Amino acid sequence: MKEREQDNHSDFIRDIVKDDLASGRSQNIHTRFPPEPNGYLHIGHAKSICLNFGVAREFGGLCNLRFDDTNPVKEEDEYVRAIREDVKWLGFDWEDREYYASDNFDRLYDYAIQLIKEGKAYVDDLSADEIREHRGTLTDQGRESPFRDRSVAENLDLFERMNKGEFGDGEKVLRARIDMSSGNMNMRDPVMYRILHEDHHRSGDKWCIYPMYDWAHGQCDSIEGITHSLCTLEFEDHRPLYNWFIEQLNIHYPKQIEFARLNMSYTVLSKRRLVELVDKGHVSGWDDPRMPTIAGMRRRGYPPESIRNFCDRIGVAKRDSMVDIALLEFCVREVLNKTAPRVMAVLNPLKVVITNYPDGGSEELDAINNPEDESMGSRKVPFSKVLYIEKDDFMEDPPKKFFRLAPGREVRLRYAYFITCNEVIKDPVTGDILELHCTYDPATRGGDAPDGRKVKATLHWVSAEHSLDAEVRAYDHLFLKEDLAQKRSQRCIQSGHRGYW
RNA sequence: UGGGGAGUCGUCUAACGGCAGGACGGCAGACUCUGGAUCUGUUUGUGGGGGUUCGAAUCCUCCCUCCCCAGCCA
Repeated sequence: MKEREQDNHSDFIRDIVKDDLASGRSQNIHTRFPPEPNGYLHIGHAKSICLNFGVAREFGGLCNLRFDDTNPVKEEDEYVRAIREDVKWLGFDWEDREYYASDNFDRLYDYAIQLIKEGKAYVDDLSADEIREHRGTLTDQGRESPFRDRSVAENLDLFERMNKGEFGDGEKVLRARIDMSSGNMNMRDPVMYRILHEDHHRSGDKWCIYPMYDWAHGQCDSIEGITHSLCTLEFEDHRPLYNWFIEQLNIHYPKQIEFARLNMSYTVLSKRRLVELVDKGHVSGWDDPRMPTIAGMRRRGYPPESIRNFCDRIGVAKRDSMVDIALLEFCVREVLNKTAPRVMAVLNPLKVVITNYPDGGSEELDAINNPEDESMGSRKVPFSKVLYIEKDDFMEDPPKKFFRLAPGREVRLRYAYFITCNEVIKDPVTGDILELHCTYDPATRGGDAPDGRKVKATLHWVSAEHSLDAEVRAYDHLFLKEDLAQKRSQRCIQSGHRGYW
């Protein structure tokens, strides 16, 4: 691995892991990356992937890929496939450890029965609205449901019948019996199971009750033998609930550690809002090159190594942050500068006629494929009497700091010759510059003058007759606004590109 | 005004009672077969008040600010 990717990270999570190993609290390290298959992975997920797989690798442990597929109405197999591909492309390998929360539906059902039998869970007939109303507010404690003290036998019977499909969606739920007066909302008798007569992408029509994420997640971690459950900050106050379940069930305890999710300037990283961009047709799809998705960045040509480097550089901490997208772009350029073969292309052409070059003549010149990597060799580029240069590389009346081509000035055509501009041909009506007439110095072939004279600038160019048409897609940031982290939905999409929006 | 978290250059992140450092961005200069490259330099920071200490970003205390939580979403 490259120097940047050496295992020399340090952050508060790795410190904890190190301590746990040193103290004997953990004998081994086992992490997991647990996406819900309801959308494509984005750069924020890349941070989590690099963290989870990175920590496992650095401490000689393992990292699982687990799909948290507890909500059949949102999840699709297409997303499972996309997520697999993206994690693999990023350079990580979960080997045979691909798991699904749905693998554990039977086990979770048994766990639920266990809690019911111990009087720690009950079936509630309250409607969703009533439950919300009973839950109380941030400052006022909740009220207990009138169904909270049903007998174990009745709860067992009702829960079984929920599972058999005797009730409609929303008619009943199974709730944990914890504490309606807790200051922590998550402890106010959270819902464990809801009724959903819906086919699941894996279990099909086997179930019509589905576990809530909060009921499934911790137990899945436990079942997989996860030692350190790394997740984002918003789950901090779910931790007491997860721990409560684990303690009641008396099963393996995974230590949850929360870190700050990634925010980046000029883009959005919430799945909800990315879905919106896709669904409303603001972008061509999840892999639109302007999307901050892994698939989008792959299509845009970002090397996976650059994304890993980026994740290393931003670090891992608990404070909310907004990373400058310029850092990502720097990481991309850094890798591409070393690895990308170069060719010359003119985006906005200005015709140049070399008046002292033979009519119909042409020749081939040597061009280096990558100035930063000699081993990439060289190629031949055709040169002839009529060329195109970039419009921006010429100014009829140049300001002081402009060193490129201007009337009477000599510059280098890269890998070719020194040329001097003698005449500017304009449209007599509009005054637009149509073409430049230049002369070349045959002695400067290859780009160096034998008399040692220097030029201030070097220009890229193509031979008109040999040049190829190309479709060039120049992308800018998706959003005009720098900070989109606030909850308020923004409508600041970059406009004016090909009429897409 | 309940509960849970967090405050260090513009941004991200180190420093774990002992010289506040690095990266990105910005700016300036140099250099170059491109001025979107490279190199060099540079600016700027411990939220505030008290306290402990020879010494505090770090420990104590009070305050301020910001983030998360009232889905049968994850």
